[in-house]
Amino acid sequence: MGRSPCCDESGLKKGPWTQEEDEKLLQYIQKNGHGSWRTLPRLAGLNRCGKSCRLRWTNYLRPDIKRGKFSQEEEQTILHLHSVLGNKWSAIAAHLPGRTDNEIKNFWNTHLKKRLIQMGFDPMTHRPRTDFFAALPQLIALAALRDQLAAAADPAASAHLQAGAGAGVDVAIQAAKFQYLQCLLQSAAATTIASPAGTGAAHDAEAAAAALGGGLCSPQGTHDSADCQVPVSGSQLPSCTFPEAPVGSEEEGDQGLSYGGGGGGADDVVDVFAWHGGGGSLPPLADLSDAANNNMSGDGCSATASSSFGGTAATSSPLPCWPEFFPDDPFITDFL
DNA sequence: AATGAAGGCAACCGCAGAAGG
DNA sequence: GCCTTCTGCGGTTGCCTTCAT
Repeated sequence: MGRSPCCDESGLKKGPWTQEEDEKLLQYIQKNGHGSWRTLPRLAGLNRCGKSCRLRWTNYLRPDIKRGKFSQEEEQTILHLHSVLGNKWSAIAAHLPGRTDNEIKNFWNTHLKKRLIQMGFDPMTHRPRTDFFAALPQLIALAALRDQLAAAADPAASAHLQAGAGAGVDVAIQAAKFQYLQCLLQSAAATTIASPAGTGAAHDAEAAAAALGGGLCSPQGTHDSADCQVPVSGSQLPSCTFPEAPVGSEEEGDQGLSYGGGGGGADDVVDVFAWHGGGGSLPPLADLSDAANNNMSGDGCSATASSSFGGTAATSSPLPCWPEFFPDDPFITDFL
């Protein structure tokens, strides 16, 4: 226990490593192995603490390190694993050969986390954020769009709406509007994450248009797709460029991480996709994307989660509307 | 061209568990 | 069982580069 004293020693160099230091460290480790990190700097002729040497080696000098941009597969793996493991960067790194925990952590903090936030997802829980202010910009934009389209389609109804048909009707309309916005947000988010190249705005609009064409989701949030029939053709829903989720079979076998009931080994770590029906786990992001990819023939609400992770439960579990994600959330129930 | 802001990344800091005496 | 040391990990910082004005 306790802090390592090595970094308390004075006179040791800190900061960026020079090429000369790198070469010394590299040559020493290649020749002798790192052995004790504490004694390594002295033996290697480096004026650094062992900790600094270890970090430099593991994060930069190690020969098996893969450098360069993260592939989409790696991105998806990180998203999946983060939804399962949280900020366990070393555990995540173990599933990404050639990537260091530091690299993954940086990538998460600078890219993925921001993207999730922008899409209205909580980066820690991977769930859609339910706090009103987080979703406010999207809600405003989508509500405005919906009103405009409704007015264009039926000016009389729009006028009636604007005149106000009584507080009760208004509340009901607002509730219905919010309900359908929830569906829109989810389908928009699913579409957006499926194409990280930045066409999210266009997808939002298309998803909105598609949903508007099909009507509202069931206020009860049922699984009955008839409640949410939104015809989404291939042209309406841009094709998703996601590769199949990469964490599947080979890593399951090799590293003992199982994603669902299908694997069934004794060392199953997490039944991630048992989130619906008592499992309590979270619906991982790529599930939403998969829903967008494979099951958007209906809408963003009644789509069936079909994970490519081999979880049989996942393939049979319906993906509910948000109200079913959060049956006890007062913000949701207030609108039901 | 100059300057400030934002993004990206390498490295450091401090905590905690494991191991050994 | 306790203490010390070592190692690993996650969070944070600060520098460098790129972009926008």
